[in-house]
Amino acid sequence: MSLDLSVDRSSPVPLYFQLAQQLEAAIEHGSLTPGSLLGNEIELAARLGLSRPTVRQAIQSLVDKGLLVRRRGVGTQVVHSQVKRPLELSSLYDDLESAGQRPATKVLANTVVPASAEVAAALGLAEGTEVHRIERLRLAHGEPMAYLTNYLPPGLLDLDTVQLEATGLYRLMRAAGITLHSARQSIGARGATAAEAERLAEPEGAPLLTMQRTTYDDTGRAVEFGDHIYRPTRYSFEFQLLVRS
Amino acid sequence: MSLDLSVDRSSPVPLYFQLAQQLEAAIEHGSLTPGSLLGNEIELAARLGLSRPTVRQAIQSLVDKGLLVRRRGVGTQVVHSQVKRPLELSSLYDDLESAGQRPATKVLANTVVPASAEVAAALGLAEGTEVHRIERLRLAHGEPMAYLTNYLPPGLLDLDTVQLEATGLYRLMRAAGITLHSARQSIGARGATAAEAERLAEPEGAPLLTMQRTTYDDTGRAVEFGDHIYRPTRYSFEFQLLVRS
DNA sequence: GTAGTTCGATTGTCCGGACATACGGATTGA
DNA sequence: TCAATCCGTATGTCCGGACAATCGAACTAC
Repeated sequence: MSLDLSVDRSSPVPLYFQLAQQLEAAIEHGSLTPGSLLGNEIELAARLGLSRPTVRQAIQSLVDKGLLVRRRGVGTQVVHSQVKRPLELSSLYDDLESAGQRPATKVLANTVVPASAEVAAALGLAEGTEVHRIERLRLAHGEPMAYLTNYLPPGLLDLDTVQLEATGLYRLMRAAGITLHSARQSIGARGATAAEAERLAEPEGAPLLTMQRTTYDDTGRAVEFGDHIYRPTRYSFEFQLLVRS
Repeated sequence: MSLDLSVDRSSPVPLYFQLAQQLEAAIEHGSLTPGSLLGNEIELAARLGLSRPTVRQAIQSLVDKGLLVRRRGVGTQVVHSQVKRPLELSSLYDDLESAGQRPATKVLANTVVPASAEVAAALGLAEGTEVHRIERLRLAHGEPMAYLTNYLPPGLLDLDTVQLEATGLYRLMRAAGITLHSARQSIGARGATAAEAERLAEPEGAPLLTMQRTTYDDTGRAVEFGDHIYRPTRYSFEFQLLVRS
C-alpha cells in the first residue's frame, strides 16, 4: 500500500521538488486517497534517505497548493480533492487552449497613441506619453468571444501583428524576458454599446462581462493595462481560491 | 538608515513571524523603500541573533505575499508596492465593511428545502436531501446591491435570522468552528429576470453580475453553495493576484 | 458514568553548518 | 572596442539535531 517513492540524487532537480512532484502525482493518480494520512515526517524522511527539513519543504509546497492539510499531533492528510486550478495570472489565450478550444485572434489595431488619463494612471506614466495600443478580437469555434484592448508602455516589447495572431500577449511578454509578478483586476458588467454590439455579434444593450487589468513585473513596473469585454453567453471567469491562513 | 529590528525571545510568537511582521510594517510605513535591497541573510541573521533558516522563513513568507522578490546572486528587494489585497476568500459583508460602507442585510427566506439537482451536485449530496436555503438582500447606503441565495448542508450550522442580519455568513461559519479551506467560483453576467429586476430595483433585462461559489472546509467537504447576483452599477469584483512561480 | 489527567504521537520552531548555483561586475583577451 | 572569462556575493538546497506545542486517545479518579 505504501507508495514507492524515491529520489534521484544525481538529478539537478531539487530533492524536495522531486518528492513534491511524486506526492502530487500520487494524489492525482489516486494512490493517495483523500483523507488518508501521509505518515509522519520523520519516518518518511528515513525511508527516503532524506532529512526532515527536506521532506517538510516538499510537504509545505503541497500545503500551499491546497492539496494537503497538516494537523499538529495528528498528521498530514490529503484534502478531499476538488482542488484544480488555484487561479493563476493566465491569459485568455492559455485558458482557451487548455480547455481544448483552439482560439483564434484577429488583430484589429496595433498602433502607437498618446495615453489617455485613464491609461496613463494605470501604467504610471504621464498623460500623453506614447503607448502601444492593440485591439484584438478573440474567437473560439469561429464565434467572437471577447474584444480585448491593451496598452503597453513604450520600448518594452516589439508588438508583431503576426505573432499576436498566433499566440497570447502574455506569452510574448514572457518570451521577451519580462517576469510577470502581479496584477490588479476588476470584473464587472454593463450593457453593450452599439459599436461593441456589432463587434461581438450581440444586440445593442446586451449584457457584457467586463474586465480591466493592470499587470506588474517583479520590479513593480506596470507592463500592461487591458480593458476587455466578454460575451457572457460564451465565457465566464472560473477559478478556485484558497484561504490563506 | 538600517531598520531597528529586534525580536523578543520570551514571546510565544514565533521568531520568524515577529521578523516578518516588522519587515512588513517597515515596508508599509515606508522605512523600506521599494526597490531597496534588504541586506544579505547571513548578516541580517547575525545582527538579530537568529539563525539563517529563521530569517529565511520570515523573508519567504513575505515573498509569498508578493512584498519581496529574491534574486540569486543579487539579494532580496522590496517590490514597488502596488500590492494590497491578494484575493482572499472573503464574504461580501467583509468586503463592504472594510470599504467603510456599513452593509445592511435583509433576510428574505430562511427555510429547509429538498436539494435540487444543481444544489445537490454542488454540495455533493443526494438529490432531494434536505438543505438550508437562505435568501438575503444586501444593501449599502439604503440601496440594494446584491441578492444572495445560499444553500448549506444539514446539521452544519444553526442559521439564526437575527444573526444573519447582523453579520456575514462566513463569520457565522467560522464562529461555529468550520475552517474554510477553498472555494470554486464562477463569475458571469446576464440580463435580469422580471423578479430579479424588481428585487434589485433595476429594469427588466438590465445587465447583472452573477457569481456562483461552492466553499469547502479543510476535509474537502462542501459546506456552502451560493448563487448570487449583483448590480454592476453598485458593485464589481476587485482583486489582486500573484504569479505563482 | 463522567470528567479530568496523563501520555504518546506528530507537527511547529529553531539552530549552525556545508556546499551548490546563479547573477553581475571586473578583468582579461582578441 | 567588444566579447569571453573569472570571481565575489547572495540566495538555493540540504543536513542532523533539539526542544516546544498541540491533538487525540487511553487512563484514572470521583
